[in-house]
Amino acid sequence: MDKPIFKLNGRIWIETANGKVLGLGRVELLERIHASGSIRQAALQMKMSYKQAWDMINHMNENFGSLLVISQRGGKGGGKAIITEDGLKAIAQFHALHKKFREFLAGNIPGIDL
Amino acid sequence: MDKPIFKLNGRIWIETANGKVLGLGRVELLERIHASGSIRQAALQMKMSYKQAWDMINHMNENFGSLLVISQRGGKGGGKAIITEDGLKAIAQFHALHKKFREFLAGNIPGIDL
DNA sequence: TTGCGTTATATTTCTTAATATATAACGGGA
DNA sequence: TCCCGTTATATATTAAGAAATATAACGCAA
Repeated sequence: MDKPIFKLNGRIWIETANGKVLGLGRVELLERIHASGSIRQAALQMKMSYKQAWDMINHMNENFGSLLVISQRGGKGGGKAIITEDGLKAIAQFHALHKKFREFLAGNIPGIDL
Repeated sequence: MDKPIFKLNGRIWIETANGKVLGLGRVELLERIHASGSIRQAALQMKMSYKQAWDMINHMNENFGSLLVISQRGGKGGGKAIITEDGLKAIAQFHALHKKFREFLAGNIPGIDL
């Protein structure tokens, strides 16, 4: 029962009527796809299953109002995935929001004075 | 693929090295215990199991640095639970934090201009 | 001393979510 | 034409979490 160190933490995300479309995990996934050109490689890097990654991407593409990821199968290397211009913009805007949020968290350290 | 309405949403909580100790759900639980004098009644109202409620309370009491809930079994009515002064302070301080957070969310509407 | 309603705790069952496995489709390149 | 690695999708298995159930402890009141 000694005095613990308190920390304010949290999560933010962007949602539509159909639920979450963009959060920290999804943004990281998009970035890794952008870097590798592959959904599979991005999923492996993040230790998530291909299905989980694909479901996220599919949900984003269906609910964002425009495609963030375009993928194709077959061809050189077996297939590939690219992030669209809209996808890159979405990544940048979420980063800006998240930076503000981190500042909010850091600027509101809970002062539990008991 | 028509243009959806975007909304920024999120959650915040207070944590220690041992994990979350106070969030919106836990605060509501404390308030309902305070109003009813009963863990069981509070749990019923929130449609959670008694065990779930008790585990939360126990974790809070063990990790907050002081007791937030004091309970006793037996006696008139079968038993009872009360919120300590420290508990009431914690509730008030979380509410203040959460109000700021709601303002943050409302003031940062995502402008996804694609 | 018995019953009552609650707190406290353990155990079991059920449901959901995550994970793994399998397979088809694809198109370039050998 | 067949192989390769990937995308895309379905199905099955496993793990985790939630929910239900059971039981003991408790102190007051009848």
